[in-house]
Amino acid sequence: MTPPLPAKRPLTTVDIAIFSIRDGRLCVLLVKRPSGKDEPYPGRWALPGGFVDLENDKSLEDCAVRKLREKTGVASPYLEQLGSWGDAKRDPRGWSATHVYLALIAGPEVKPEAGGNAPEADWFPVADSGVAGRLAFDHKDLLAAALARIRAKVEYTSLPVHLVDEPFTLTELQRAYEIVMGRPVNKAAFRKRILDAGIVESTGEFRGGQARPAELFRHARAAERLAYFPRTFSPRP
Amino acid sequence: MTPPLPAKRPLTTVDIAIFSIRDGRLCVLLVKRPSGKDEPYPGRWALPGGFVDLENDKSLEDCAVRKLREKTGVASPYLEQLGSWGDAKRDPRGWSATHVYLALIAGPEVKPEAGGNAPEADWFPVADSGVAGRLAFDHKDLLAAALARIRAKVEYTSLPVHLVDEPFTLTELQRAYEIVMGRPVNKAAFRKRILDAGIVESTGEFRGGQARPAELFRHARAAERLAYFPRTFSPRP
DNA sequence: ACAATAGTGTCTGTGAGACAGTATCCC
DNA sequence: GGGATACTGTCTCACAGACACTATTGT
Repeated sequence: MTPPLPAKRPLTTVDIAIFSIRDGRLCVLLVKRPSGKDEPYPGRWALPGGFVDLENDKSLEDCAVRKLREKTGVASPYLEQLGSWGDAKRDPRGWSATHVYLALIAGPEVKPEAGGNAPEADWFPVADSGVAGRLAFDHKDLLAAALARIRAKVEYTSLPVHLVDEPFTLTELQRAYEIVMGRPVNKAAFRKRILDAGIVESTGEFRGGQARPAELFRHARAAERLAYFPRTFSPRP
Repeated sequence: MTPPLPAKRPLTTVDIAIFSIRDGRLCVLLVKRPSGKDEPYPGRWALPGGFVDLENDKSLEDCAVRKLREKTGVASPYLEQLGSWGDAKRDPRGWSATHVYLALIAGPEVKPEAGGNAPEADWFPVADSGVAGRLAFDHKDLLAAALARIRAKVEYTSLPVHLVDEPFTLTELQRAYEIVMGRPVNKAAFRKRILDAGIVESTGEFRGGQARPAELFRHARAAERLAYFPRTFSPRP
């Protein structure tokens, strides 16, 4: 006897919370929902994402990478899965489940493309647990979860190295930490922490401003994976 | 114009990695795959789980709670989402996505039920990154991820409080930590860490053996959420 | 008294914070 | 020299580990 496969299956999507630092603020990339009739949440801002395409997506992560590249042109960013959300009500079109990824990219190379039939896209600064406007679906919750994740991890990992462009100075990296953490950190302690972890390596070059030039660093091999520090910054809230 | 919903949708399941301590070892609950014709991996052991039932499951978490209660009778265990896995190949029946949950339960109340038409179920001790036999689907990977998660969290959270029955002594709680960590911890440091965190509270009772009676504790309110300690146990491997 | 387990006091080590001090650029 | 930013030395503090010590039971 052949066991029956479920005829009714959830709508299945992948959404991505893509973060970057713009003008000294942590920002998330949002796209505008299409305004066609019967479209849910027409014109609302939402996390980029869409249905999994069983013909072309080999896996959920493939799907996330593809959508990320479409939106930002970035090929290999920091990407981790955040989790999944699924229930009967979150999409008015029916029972739906979304697999949510979190991506970090370094600044300038990305200009959201609104050309062609691509949806309008823009960077929004995040404050507290989200952005100013209302988002489509339950994306407010997804965004809050993504923010909680990176704000937790910044305390004990090297995660912000993926938010700075190479080469970078330690002061720039420290700024990235501070922007994500929302509070200043001690310079001497910060430098020891980062250098001891071996996640950055000197390029040997220096960048001069109108003061003493700062040593330039790049990601070390070890930066591919997050480094876990033996202690968090303190105090933890 | 109405945008088309995808006609092809992934098979969608929920799987749960349920851990408990049996005979001083960390164990995971596995169920035997049915042996019907056309069943994938007939007779293999697998994590308990199954298709999401769009009619009866209001959400993924509801589905996980239901399956957990069916297998163990435990109503409100520690439950957290581990993540989701989805690709074209992991289930021979087609493109499938599974939402994986991790549960911890305290010992004795649970006897896996093999009666009726419920599948055979049993506890398997885990070593290193999994169990001895081969598992169905990609459940070896899911189990390894679940183990990695709890082994990471035991280093800096109060997670093992969910593996001990109330009331418990601090020595019993320490044993639970040691079983999950796979190494001994210092008694004095352990007690300070736990007591300072406020995750346990004294019952005022004592349990006598053939030596000095030990103070009995229960979970404090704060134990509902995990407590995060300011430092990990050291050394981290 | 002795075995056994519960619980504590004290010292050391490590890494973060505070903060002032030195170093090196441009003007 | 002075302003600006980069970098470091030194002290303190908090908390984990080591380990020996005391405490309280049953036999």
